Amino acid sequence: MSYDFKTIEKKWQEYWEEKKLFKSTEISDKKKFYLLEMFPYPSGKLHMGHARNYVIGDTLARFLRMNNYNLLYPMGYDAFGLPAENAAIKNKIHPDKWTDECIKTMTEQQKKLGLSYDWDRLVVTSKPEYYRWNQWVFSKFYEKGLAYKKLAPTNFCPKCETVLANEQVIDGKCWRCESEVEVKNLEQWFYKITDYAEELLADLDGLTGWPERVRIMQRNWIGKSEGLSVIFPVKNSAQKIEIFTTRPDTLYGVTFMTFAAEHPLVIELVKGTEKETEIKKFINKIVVQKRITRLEDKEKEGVFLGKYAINPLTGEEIPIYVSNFVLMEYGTGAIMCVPAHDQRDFEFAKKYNIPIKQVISNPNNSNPDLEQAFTDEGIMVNSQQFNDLNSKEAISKISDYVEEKKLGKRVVHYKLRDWLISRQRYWGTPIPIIYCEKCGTVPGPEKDLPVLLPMDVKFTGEGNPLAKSESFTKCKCPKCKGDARRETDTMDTFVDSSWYFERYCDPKQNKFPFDKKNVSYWMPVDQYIGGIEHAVLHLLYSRFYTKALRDLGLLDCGEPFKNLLCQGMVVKDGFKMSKSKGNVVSVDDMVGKYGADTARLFVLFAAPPERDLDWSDEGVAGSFRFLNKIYKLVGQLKGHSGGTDTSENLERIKHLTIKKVTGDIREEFHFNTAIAAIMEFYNEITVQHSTLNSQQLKNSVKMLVILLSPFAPHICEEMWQILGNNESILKEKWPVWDETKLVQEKIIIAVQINGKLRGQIEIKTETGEKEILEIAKSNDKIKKYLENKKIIKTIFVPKKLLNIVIGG
RNA sequence: GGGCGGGUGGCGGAACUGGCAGACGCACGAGACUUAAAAUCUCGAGUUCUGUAAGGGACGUGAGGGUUCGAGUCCCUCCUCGCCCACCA
Repeated sequence: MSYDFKTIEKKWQEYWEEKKLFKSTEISDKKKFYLLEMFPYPSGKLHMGHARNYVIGDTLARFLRMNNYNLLYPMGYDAFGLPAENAAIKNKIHPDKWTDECIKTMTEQQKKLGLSYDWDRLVVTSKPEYYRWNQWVFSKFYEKGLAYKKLAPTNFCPKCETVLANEQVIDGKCWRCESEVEVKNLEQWFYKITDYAEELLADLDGLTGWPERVRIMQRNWIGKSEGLSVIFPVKNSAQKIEIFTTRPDTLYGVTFMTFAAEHPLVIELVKGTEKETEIKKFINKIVVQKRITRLEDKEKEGVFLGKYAINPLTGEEIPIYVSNFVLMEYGTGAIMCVPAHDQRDFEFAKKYNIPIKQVISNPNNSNPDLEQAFTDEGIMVNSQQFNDLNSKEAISKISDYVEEKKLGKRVVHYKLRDWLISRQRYWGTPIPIIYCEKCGTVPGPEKDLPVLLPMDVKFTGEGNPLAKSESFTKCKCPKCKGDARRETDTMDTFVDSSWYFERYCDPKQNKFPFDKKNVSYWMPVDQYIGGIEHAVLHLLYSRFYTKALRDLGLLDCGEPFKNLLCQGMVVKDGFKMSKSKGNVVSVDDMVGKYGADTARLFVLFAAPPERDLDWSDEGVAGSFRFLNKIYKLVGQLKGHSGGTDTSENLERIKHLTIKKVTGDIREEFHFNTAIAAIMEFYNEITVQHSTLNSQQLKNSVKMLVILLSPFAPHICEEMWQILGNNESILKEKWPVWDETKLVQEKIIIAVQINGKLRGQIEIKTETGEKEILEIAKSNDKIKKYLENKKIIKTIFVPKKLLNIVIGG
């Protein structure tokens, strides 16, 4: 018979709720800890992939509470977004209703897992109490120039019928629906994240509690490069071409230059010349190319403009091309080309027979390579007064020279673009802007916030319902009171998730997004847990938003997340568990079949959190078996007539287990090895079960239950009660081990001969090297290896091994 | 092309700072209980050679080299899988 998890889990969930045991206290003298999991999109049913995220957090939460932290551990829902709107179109249900229903079922499932959130702090981003502060902040940003509208080439997803931010385009495809993204010139709203590029980059160094790979991804995304902007005059023309280079040391090797196809100067330069038609044709071909094919097409192509530029350092005339491998978005859209020292330029030069001029010689090979460009450091040649310098030194020397002669200047470029935040969809925060024919673009006044989403719109599946809602769009201009219309775009849902963790600190505040005092106490998040897929998206936006809110004076901290844990995926049949793959194991099924404690124990035991977890039904059964065994052991305690033995070894293992479990949870979140240690402790108890005196037995079992309680809380509460305790186990203090109890009187050490294991001997712990050697020499197994051999030396590792090195 | 992770039994995974590889669990095998099965309990187990047996030997952490008394762990070369970035001037 297996234990009655259904009754037990229900009983304790009700008990916890009734006694409000998970309510976080307000500001107190206890050491605070803010623990957070990335909040979910309320799509309805939870599968074990979601559950893993929460279970990792909840186990830690329970551990921290028992360690006397003042813990903030909230939950909320990222409730705006397209799926709700699509569901509305499909099922003829309002997104608000659909979302609420999903939240309800998800909350239920989370409670059934025994997750110990403080539900009083619930944050739902689609509610006006929340999104009004998106609007409020937008207005503040607008005043400061951090929010602005501009016409720009944007990424448009035809399926989602909306534009996307750069970060939301993955390999040229929409992050959500994987449709191919089109480039459209549209007037859109942006947040000026680029103002923070340098700080976002610099502060990454301080985020030592983050996985290195996430920091690297963000660094790459921000993409800082320092270099030189140089002006190349066009021969026989007043035009000048500005280029950007990170390799000023190659300036003397420039033999041509090329423009991006979109560069406006191209058309200007060839206007009225015989090249005009050819160039226009080429440009059209490139520009029309789809984004993806253009990126994939590595074959370099270009056309000579028939014009020459002058190298400002040498006075040399160099031909100007337009080509397919220069990007308009980066640098200046025009580049100087040094085929000898850049592989792309090299390929282009070979193809069009452009001279290749070497200016850096390879110190390891004096013959110039005719097969590829030499891009490493080397010795400067053919570079006038800079000859013989190391090319790395030459970078700064030539930069100095260029600046001195006013031919250009040092500049810094970033890959990071401003965050495009407007979306042509209904289910999001309305952008609080009013367009008036007389007054132009006018921000909605603070007193009129929130600008509510109208509820009476029609979802036809075509276009933005908001734009068709007369009651919404028609309004009065706040300035001149004349007729005006509202902005119908809504905000990217990543705006919502960029500050929800700050709202948790003060979720009911209605004068500001949050009170500074509360936020100052709780922020930053001490431990954030979530998937790696947000390495750049959510985690970068949140960092920006927090810094921007700081500069509005709303809070003091500049980095929202002190420590970050990226948990691995849950994999089944070789794929990530997901609805579309059809390989989901639902939380409901698991909890129904084995109970929450088993489900929790398994996901924690099967792999360390940062690694992918292979789902195994048999493994789950094993976890269930373990819980049953412990439950049985506790049940048998009463009838234990017992022996009289006192086991020092069991006492030692008890303390060892406390130490191991505590360390594994606190330092590395290695719940798998912590659980393994608890299992070993259990195994040891059962071995000694019949001979042990009941006092020590009971004592050991109590400890076992306490140590297991963060992992499998319901069954542990029940066992705790069976063991005769009236208070919840949550009130129990986390145990401390006694280092002196870990010492063993006798230990077994390994004896090696020339590094090979040849035997094991039992010794008193404090036995010295010489004595051990003598014992080893008289050991039968070892003796035979030493016969007629000379001992050259011995290596002794206290408490571990003795290695005897022999010769002959 | 660049960067970051991995590669350990049949499987998931352990192994502090270079010190007895394979903890813990799953699956498996044998036995006990049972009319039988399931459940439960006990025992076994890296591979291989050898021995009637107790036992003993050799090999073994993707491959090959190196450093060391000693290498899963450090160094070099390479293979392979995953992720991220990628014509970034």
